[in-house]
Amino acid sequence: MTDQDTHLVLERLLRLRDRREPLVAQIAEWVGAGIIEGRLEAGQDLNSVDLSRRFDTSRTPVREALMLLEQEGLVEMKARRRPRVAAPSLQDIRDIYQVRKNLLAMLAGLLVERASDEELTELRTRVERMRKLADDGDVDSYFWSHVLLQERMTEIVGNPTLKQILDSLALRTLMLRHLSLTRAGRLSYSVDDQERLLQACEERDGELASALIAGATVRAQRAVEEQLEQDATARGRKPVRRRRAAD
Amino acid sequence: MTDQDTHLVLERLLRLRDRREPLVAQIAEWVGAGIIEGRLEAGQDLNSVDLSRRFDTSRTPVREALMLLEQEGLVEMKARRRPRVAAPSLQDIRDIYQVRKNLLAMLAGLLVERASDEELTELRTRVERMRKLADDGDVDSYFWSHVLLQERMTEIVGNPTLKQILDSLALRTLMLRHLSLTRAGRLSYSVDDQERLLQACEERDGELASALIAGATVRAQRAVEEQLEQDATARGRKPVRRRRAAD
DNA sequence: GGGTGAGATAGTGTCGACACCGTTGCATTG
DNA sequence: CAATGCAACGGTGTCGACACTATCTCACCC
Repeated sequence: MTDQDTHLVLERLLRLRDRREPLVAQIAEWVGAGIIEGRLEAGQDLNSVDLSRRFDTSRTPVREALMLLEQEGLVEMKARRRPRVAAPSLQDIRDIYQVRKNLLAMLAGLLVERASDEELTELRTRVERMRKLADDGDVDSYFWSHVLLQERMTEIVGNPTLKQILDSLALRTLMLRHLSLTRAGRLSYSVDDQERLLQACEERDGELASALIAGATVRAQRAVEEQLEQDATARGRKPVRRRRAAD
Repeated sequence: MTDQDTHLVLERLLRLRDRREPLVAQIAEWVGAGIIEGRLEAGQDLNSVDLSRRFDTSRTPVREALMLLEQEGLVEMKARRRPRVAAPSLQDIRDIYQVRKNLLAMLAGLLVERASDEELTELRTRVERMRKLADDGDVDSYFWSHVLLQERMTEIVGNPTLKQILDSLALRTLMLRHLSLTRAGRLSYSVDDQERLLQACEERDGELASALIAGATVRAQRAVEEQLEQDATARGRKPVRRRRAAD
C-alpha cells in the first residue's frame, strides 16, 4: 500500500470525486492524510494562510477543503478562530465507538441478508490477503486493507446513507486506529475477528455476525484507550491532550 | 410555533451558533427552512448569484451556506454545476429511514439507561403539550414540537456524535415528514407512539422502548411513502420526481 | 422538421485586496 | 512581581473581478 493508494482511499472516503474541484481535493487529501498518519498532531494550527502558501493557491480552496474535513470530524473550526486539527476527548472517542458499534452491527446483519455468494468469496479473498499481511507484520498495508474491507462491505450492502455515516466515523477513528493496530498482537486478533465475521456471513447467521463485529469494535476501542493511556503516562504527568476549557 | 422558532430550531440542528458567521447562518437558515417548508421544491436551482443578490452579499458566504446544507443532505452540489435542492429517490428515502430506525432504537435504549426521573417528567410534559396540539390539529406546531422532543432526547442521552447524526437524518426526513404528518389521522397515531414510548421509558424497559420507536419510525416512513405515491398519481403519469439520469 | 453545432449567456471556481477581530508580546500599574 | 491594558501583528470573513465552462439559443443542415 503506497502513498498513492492512501490518497485514493481518502478520495473515496471524503467523496471528493466529481463533488469538488481537483485543487480542493488535493488539499483535503494532504491535510486528511497528514492527520491520519500523525504528521499533523491533535490541536495543531491549520491556518489558511500557511496552507495556501504551501499549495501556492489563494485561501478560498483551502477554506473549502478545511470545511470538508470539519464535517468529517478531522478538523475543528469556530467562526473567526484559526482552524485546528481535531482533538477528541476520551468521552468523544467512546461516543464515536458506541455509535460505530451499533451501525456496524446493522451492517453485518444486512450483509448476511444481501451479499451474494460471489461477493462473500471476494471478501474471503480480501481477508486471506489480510491474514498474510498480518503474519508479515506489515502494519500500514494491513491498516488500509482493513479500511478497504469495510468500505467494500458497505458497498455490498448498498445503503449509501449508511455508507456515508460509517465512512465518516471510520475517518474519525482512523487516526486512533493507526496507533492501536501497532500494539503487539492486535493485528492477529483483528484478523481473527474478520475471519470469524466472514464465516458467520457464509453461514448466513445475522445475529452472530452482528455480535462478532460489535465485539471486534469493542476490542478495537479498548486497544485505542490503552494506547492513549500509555501515551499519556509516557508523556509525563500531563494526562491527555484534552479539549480547551474555553469551549 | 412561529417562523422565529423555526429558525431557532434550524440554527441548532445545523449547529450554526459559534460555528459560522451570522451572515452565513442567516442564508443557511433561509434556504434550509425554505426546503423543509416546501417553498423551494426538490430539484430547484439554487445558484449562488441569485442568492447573493437576494441577501445583498457576495457569493462567498452563499457558497459556504450551501456547503453546510449539502452536508446535511438538503442540497446537492457537484463541481462546476449549479447547486440544487436535493431530490432523494424512493430508495434514498428508504435507506435513510432504515438507518434512522436503527439509531433511534439505540437512542431509546440509552434513554432508558440514562434519563433521570426529572428528565422523564420533562419529556412527559412535552408529550402532553403535543397531545393538545394534535387534538387541535395544529400541524405546524406539532411538527416542530416533535422535532424538539427528539432533539431533547438526544441531549439527555448525551452522546454528541449520535446527536449530530440523528439531527442530520432528521433534517433529511423533515421535508418529507411535513408532508406525511398532514395525512389524516397521522397526528394522533404519532402522539400515541410518543406516549407509549415514554411509558416504556418510565418503566425502564429498554427493549420495549427500542421496539416502539422503531415501529413508530416504520409507520412514519410508510406515511411518507403513501403521500409520495399519492402526489405522484395526482401529478399525472409522471411517476415520481426522480434523480436525473445524467448522474 | 428534428438533430447539430457555433455563438451568446450566465454561473462557477479562484484570486488578491481590505476591513475587522483574535492573539501576542510588552509596558505600565498596583 | 503578577495582573492588566495596549498596541502591533497576523489571520479570518467578505468582496468584486476575471478566467473558465456548463447551459441555452438559434441558425443551419440533412
